[in-house]
Amino acid sequence: MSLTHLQSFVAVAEEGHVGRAARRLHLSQPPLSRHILALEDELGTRLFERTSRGMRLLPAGEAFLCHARRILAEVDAAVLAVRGLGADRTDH
Amino acid sequence: MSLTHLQSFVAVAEEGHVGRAARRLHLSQPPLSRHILALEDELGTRLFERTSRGMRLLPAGEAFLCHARRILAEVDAAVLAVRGLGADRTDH
DNA sequence: ATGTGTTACGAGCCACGTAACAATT
DNA sequence: AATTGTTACGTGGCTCGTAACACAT
Repeated sequence: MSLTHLQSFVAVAEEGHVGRAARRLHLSQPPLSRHILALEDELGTRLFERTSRGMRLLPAGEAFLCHARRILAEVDAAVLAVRGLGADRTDH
Repeated sequence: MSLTHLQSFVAVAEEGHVGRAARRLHLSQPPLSRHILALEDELGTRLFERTSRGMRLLPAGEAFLCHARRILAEVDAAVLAVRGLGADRTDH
């Protein structure tokens, strides 16, 4: 699992559509589709139902979505927390 | 930034030593050292003080460590949350 | 000289994009 | 036929490990 996979998952979950999510991520469809497949494979669970119109979240996907968002938000928070402590003071 | 980099950072922070952390991660020193350097480069901040005995966390590193641990814990939680919802029930 | 982290460099893997495919409407 | 997601396949880049390095003790 990678942060990229999580970002891909959230984008597809929100768009309900691999094509649109790919445009939003500045990526082509195949890699994005592979991200989702890899994630599902790694988790051992399908996250989306494939319809002829796009992708709809399954219950496992909805559960995972909350966690994925929290993780990505925490990453942003981590970056922000460190910016501003740039000086290499040893702080004793 | 990648989850691998975060795992590497936590290991080095806990061991205070790239060599020991590398053994713990079943990795050789150079890639691990590069993970830390890449992280510092991406964050624009030094996270460790290099001593002749090893690596000691700087204030920015200590701040980042909390976040890194939380992120990794959340990843584990996300995986556990999905395991057990394996059946593709549509749940309405 | 021993032990630390880092840089050079070559090889293998990974992930992208284009193109072709499968399937539904 | 048009629109969806997926698979094939080749190329570029990334990342590993070995070896060589720089520095301190």
